[in-house]
Amino acid sequence: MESISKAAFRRLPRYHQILSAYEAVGREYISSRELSEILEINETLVRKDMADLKIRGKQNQGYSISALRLRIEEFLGLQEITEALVVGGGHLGTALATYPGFEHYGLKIVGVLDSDPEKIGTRIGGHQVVSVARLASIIQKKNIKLIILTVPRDVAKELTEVAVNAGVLAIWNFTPCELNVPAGVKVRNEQIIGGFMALSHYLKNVGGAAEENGD
Amino acid sequence: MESISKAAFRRLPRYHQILSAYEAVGREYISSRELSEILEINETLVRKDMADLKIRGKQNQGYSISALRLRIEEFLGLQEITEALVVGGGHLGTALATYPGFEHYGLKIVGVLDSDPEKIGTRIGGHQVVSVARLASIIQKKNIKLIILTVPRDVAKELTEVAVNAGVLAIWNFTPCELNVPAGVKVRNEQIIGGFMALSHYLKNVGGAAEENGD
DNA sequence: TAGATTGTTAATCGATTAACAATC
DNA sequence: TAGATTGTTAATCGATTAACAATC
Repeated sequence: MESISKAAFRRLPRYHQILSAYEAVGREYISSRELSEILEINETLVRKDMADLKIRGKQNQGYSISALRLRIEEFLGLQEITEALVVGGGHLGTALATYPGFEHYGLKIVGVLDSDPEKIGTRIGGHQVVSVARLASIIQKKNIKLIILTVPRDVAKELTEVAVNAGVLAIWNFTPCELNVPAGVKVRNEQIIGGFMALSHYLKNVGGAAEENGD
Repeated sequence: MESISKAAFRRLPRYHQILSAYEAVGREYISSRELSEILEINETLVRKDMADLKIRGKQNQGYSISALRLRIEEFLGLQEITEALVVGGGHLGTALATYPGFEHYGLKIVGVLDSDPEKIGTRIGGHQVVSVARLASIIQKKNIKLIILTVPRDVAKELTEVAVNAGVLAIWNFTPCELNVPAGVKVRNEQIIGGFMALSHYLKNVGGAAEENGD
């Protein structure tokens, strides 16, 4: 199986975003140096990442932007459609269910669920909101592998269990809970508050010593 | 200045979340082993993190949950209020502006800005939406150090510049842009799509080889 | 006491960087 | 050609883990 280091893996979204932006303005090549400056990482590291991805550059020119972008998309499986349910139709769930950019990454929202009777039946981003009671049956019927979890913390664990039992293999977790899942199921935690904590620490220490932790 | 490793720093939000949950149900002590199992990291690593935080445990009992939580909050400056503006009143901005949990971390949203004339003057989470044209003056008047950026990508860079010139020192960036800021200003990128990319890669490779990348 | 658990040191592992040869 | 740039190896740095003594 093709594989790169964890650390390199985390850089791929950032590479991808930069490449897309450059491609949009018509640039064809980018050097490791330029990428390294934008990302504020070492130039050699960029070249090593490219080597890990089995991408080869051109002397004097750098790397083909479109080839590199496509390679990252291939590596991450972004060219195949991934269907997902948004579980939780609050503001965050609505933001995720209606975000137009996801389609560029092969992410297709195919349903929105909520427990609030007032919300059920209303529309969010082209989807009629459905009761969470139907979570398992929808997962099974549509053979869903991914759910996007934006529910209140007190129901996060039980809904996770329902979803996993119904066959979900990946959970994009926007709740502040550490979910328990069996081996074979992958959870990605977006503990959004973590981002604030890093900034809070920075702000508290500004004026103090010189430079700070990267991210 | 007190300092811990980057990697340890990234674990703090997760520790904090677990501690809060345990505290809420009345538990007083937690062992390094228990923490390590929840986080799926090595037990020694937990003890090393505690040592870095200058927290001492009790033999046979573990670490005081409340003391540890407080120490993390102190370390991160979460006990002092941080005032922030939400710039961009779309679904995501609204989600962030109305999220009730932030107050536990000292994060206080003091205003919401948008460019849409239809939105200006309406209310989002107790705040009357204000024109982004007033960004600089509000930052200066209220002495704001942090902005939460949830605007469309094409205005992200210019608004960043305005905010930085007006005195902002930290940017919580929810746009998919790599922002350029002078030294002394800290950007935290929440490239949400990155989370999906990790899951997409996992789903594409399930059934293939055994275990996968951690997060 | 025996068992559980912390705290610390040394060893290992993984990621980054420096150095430099290759090449267009 | 000279300059720019890639690609790779070896050295360094930082993070994690294993081993184990200390102690309640």
